[in-house]
Amino acid sequence: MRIGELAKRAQVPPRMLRYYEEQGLIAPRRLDNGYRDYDEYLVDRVRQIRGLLDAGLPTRIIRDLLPCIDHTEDIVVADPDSELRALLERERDRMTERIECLTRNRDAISRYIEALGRAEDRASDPAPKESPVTSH
DNA sequence: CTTCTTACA
DNA sequence: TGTAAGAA
Repeated sequence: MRIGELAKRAQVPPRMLRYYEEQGLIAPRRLDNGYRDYDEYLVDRVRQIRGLLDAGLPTRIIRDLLPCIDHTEDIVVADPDSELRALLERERDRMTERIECLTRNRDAISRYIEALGRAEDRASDPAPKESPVTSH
């Protein structure tokens, strides 16, 4: 797909997709006309990159993190940085908190939707004071 | 009309 | 990151 479609699907401006490429976060192929050609799986990858960026992580760290996104278990770390480790641990914990919050909110919404459903059922059928077949 | 590159705020 | 200009 071309940049426009990916931008719409991944909720990221084309400008940023080109930037990610410049930062070595994604490597789209080129069409004959020079247009960037993105693979389907990049839709999710871009969303994840966005999430990492929104979390405040710099592109260079994200670049090192990408292999983990693809579940590559054997990652080679050049320079074990304890500061980086602390940063990532804090980030991970913040994410966990947000996920828990989102989970609670989602469940609350689910319960409300169910309540809406019941209210709708009650309103749709014309208040059966006494159902014809049941009365005797 | 869509995308590309380059440049600037 | 957003926007602009000129080319394809």
